[in-house]
Amino acid sequence: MKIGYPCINRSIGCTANSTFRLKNYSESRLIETIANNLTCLQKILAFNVENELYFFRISSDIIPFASHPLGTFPWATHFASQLQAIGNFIRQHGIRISMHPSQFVLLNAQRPEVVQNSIAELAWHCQLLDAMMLDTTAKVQIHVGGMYGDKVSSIKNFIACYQTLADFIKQRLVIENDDRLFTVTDCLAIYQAVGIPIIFDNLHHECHSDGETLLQAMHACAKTWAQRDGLPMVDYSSQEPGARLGKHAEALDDAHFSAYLQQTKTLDFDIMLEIKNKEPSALMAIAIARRLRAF
DNA sequence: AGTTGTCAAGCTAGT
DNA sequence: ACTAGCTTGACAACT
Repeated sequence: MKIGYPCINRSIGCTANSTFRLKNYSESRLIETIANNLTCLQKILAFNVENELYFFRISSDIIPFASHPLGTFPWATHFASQLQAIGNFIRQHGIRISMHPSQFVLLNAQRPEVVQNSIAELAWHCQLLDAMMLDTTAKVQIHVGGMYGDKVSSIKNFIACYQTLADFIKQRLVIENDDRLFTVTDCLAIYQAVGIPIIFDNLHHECHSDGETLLQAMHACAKTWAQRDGLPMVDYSSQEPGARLGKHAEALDDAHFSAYLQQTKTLDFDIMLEIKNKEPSALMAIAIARRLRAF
């Protein structure tokens, strides 16, 4: 079991997700920004290893405008050696990596250009992980997409689009149950058709499910991960008390997380903590996991 | 130095 | 008709 946090580190004063406004675009600005992001990513990963945080989500802002028509700069070759060095560090320390492209990635969109832009977005995420020479346990996670008033055909459209994807994308792509539209059951239907692994998100499941228990849903998702995909990944969060349903907690809820680990102790998986305050919660989670599990 | 409107991209549900 | 929210606030123009 590896535990980690997404995208942003608040401890070391270095962000791997700097970007800038499109109207200020220049190639030199792009190179400068990517160089800074990669340097900070290295520092964050080093911090994580020191703190036994072996799971990290790399921000989609690490390469600004990567799928924009303007973004023709060959960053993968320009930064090849640095990307390889980061990849070496990741492999050497057994760090698990994920990425989560934004809400604009909709493989089942009705407008063809939205689908094309989505595929281009997935492609660069996978190229980044490829440039780091990471194996297929490094994943790119998305939601199923929009519903467009008809769940059955929106799922069909997802499947049809998935089948057209190049292998270098397919081998990294995973889907996550969301909190309003597509449940674990819906994701499982897609898995049955095309074999795509499912990332289980417990808070989304609490908001929107078809009545399965946490453990039932998690077992079902865990089975969708093949050997080549590595240990199942999950997103974990809890409800922020008093806030809108589905709002991620500001800090880790010890009792909720302990109960979660207890309920799921028949399974092994890597946990991405979607908790707002980042590292403090991640460190707390490690202490709790050490108390409750062989870790 | 501090504040605040805005940022490439889509969709849904709630107001 | 408008907007918050989404994996994550940060940028940049203003006072």
